[in-house]
Amino acid sequence: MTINDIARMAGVSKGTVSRVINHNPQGVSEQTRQRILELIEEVGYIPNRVAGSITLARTKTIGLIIPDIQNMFFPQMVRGVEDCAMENGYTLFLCNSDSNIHKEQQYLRAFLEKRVDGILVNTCGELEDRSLYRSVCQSGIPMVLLDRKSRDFTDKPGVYVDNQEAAYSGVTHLIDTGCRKILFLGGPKGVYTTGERLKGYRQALREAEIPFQKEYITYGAYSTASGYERVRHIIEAYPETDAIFAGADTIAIGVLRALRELNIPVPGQVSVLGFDNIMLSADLTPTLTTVAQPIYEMGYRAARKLLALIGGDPEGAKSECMSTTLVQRESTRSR
Amino acid sequence: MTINDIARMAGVSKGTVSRVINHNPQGVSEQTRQRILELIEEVGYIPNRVAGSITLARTKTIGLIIPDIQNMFFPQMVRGVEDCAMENGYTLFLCNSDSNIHKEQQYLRAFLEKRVDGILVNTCGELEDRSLYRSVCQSGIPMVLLDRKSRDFTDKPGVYVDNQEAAYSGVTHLIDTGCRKILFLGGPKGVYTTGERLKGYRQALREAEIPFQKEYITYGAYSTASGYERVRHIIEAYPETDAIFAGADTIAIGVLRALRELNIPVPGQVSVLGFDNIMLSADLTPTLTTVAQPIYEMGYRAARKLLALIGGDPEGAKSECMSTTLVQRESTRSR
DNA sequence: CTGAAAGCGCTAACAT
DNA sequence: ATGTTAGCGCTTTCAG
Repeated sequence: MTINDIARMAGVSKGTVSRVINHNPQGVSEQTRQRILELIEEVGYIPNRVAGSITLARTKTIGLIIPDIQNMFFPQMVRGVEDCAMENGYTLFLCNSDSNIHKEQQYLRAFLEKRVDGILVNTCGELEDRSLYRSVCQSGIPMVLLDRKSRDFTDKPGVYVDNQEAAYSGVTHLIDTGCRKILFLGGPKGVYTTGERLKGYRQALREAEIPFQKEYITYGAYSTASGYERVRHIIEAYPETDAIFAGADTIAIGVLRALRELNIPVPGQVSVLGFDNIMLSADLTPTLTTVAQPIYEMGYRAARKLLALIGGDPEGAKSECMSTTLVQRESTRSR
Repeated sequence: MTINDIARMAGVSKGTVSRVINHNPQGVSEQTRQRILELIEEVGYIPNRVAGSITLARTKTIGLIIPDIQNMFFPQMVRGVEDCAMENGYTLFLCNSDSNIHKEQQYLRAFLEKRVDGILVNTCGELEDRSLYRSVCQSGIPMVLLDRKSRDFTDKPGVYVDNQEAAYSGVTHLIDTGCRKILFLGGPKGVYTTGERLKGYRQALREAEIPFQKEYITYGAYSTASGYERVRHIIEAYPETDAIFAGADTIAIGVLRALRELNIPVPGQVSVLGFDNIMLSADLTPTLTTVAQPIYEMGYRAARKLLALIGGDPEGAKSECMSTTLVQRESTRSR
């Protein structure tokens, strides 16, 4: 069933049918419009948008690449993206890169081939294949970075938070409540956010004149298991620890569990500070003090920026920095 | 940059170029193939798959509709779907319906118009618009149901677990460990899984000759907040409660939090049983006893079934029932 | 092994 | 207000 069939059945030309299925306001009388609409309804014709896309040169589709939807940080962000996309008639391709550069490139390539109208990426780091990088740029497909800056796409706008400042405020809270021996359980080494958060940690120590000890720093996946495993080793090595700054709430969940199993009271003996404020952080035992990012909003804003870019609005080309807040709960002492 | 440009630059016909970009094994000499490949690489040509899709009548795209990716049950399932899709060269459209029939229909329609090769849906219930239902069927696009049966698409295959049997085994465990006054905090009324789990609950009570009390049953969203709020009211009304069967782990998280705030020891005074075994359930305090569903695997298998259907394999038309297991942890007493 | 040509279903001028 | 027609970029016979 094609537009030709409808045209023939309705006794009009396909141009007319095209006008009505595209809700083209003028160019067709109300009467014929109704007649065609009824016919379409009756025979169950569904326009083929992929055929239309080739002439229109737009697919009403956007692509999103994230490391892993199973990481509790991402669902909210993805939802923000999807809501904005759908409100504007776009459908969303979702891809999980596992922070693997090869997968990321493979998906990027698929997006280019499928002619998405825009690309959103929470990048894993740097691209290896320069030709793909060039292709993305020369394709002219708008792209906005989400949450993490890219060493390759330095010219692309993005939506971020000030990770250093955010970490600084969190660690300062730890210090203000009497902590001195603060472990940093970071995310993966080399990842943008990890580095920025470490800078904030160091800045807070420096200002409080607490010596920086590199043994207190570890790197690992942004996962519960990674937090859990690291705590067990590290606490044994540094029993003087009085606080742990987890580079993400997912890591903090593992930290809390490990501490509970070790019978170490939180925050009695060690305070625990998270980062992100995922929905779950208020349901943990103890509830988690954390540096809140506007996760859903970041996704939504990034999508909105992308749509602006697609629509040719120069506003879309600017990066945006959203603000964070410290959410104090039970896992750290109060002043 | 189109296939014509490449053909011209290479001094061959576009048919030849088409053969090489489609990795068509035969029909072109190794020599020209190499030459064209190099040229493509050099100029950065990216084939336009949407143009190809119109003649091929396939888009290498599948659509997935779920209620809400922010519900912690779904990320794992989506990941299972995505992994299978990507392994087979398919890209995934993700849509969140909020269990809203109108959104579900809107997305279904978008899938039809965009000519996805297959549809996967965790449906919210029944379709209202029969014409859309007819369209889905007459479009011939394969569809498989995931986790929840549909009252409309009764003829479509699906991947499920035996929810009744699963709930039965969980509640029986509660009874075996001495519980008698068991609350059921179900999911939304009318949703397929909720109904089946309630049947299992009743069956377990019946076999143990424990009278069924309808006051012990409540319905609500599959969310932490819903669990949290319901417990506070209901425990006050029925202080004799010695166990709570939450219709989902997400609900159980709220239950655990509420109980903790009320200083009710778990499982000392009340046992808590969840359903799903989301990743987090092992990290809760106390760790959650729950009926485990193979969440990732269900997504993966559903996608595989869909691809079988797309490939014309009649095996794909059969529904599949996966097995559940009871995972005993700290939130219930041991025998 | 390669070229030529006829579509695929639709949109967008341009006529009428 | 409607019809006509020339593509869009690619695949696929069918020849050569």
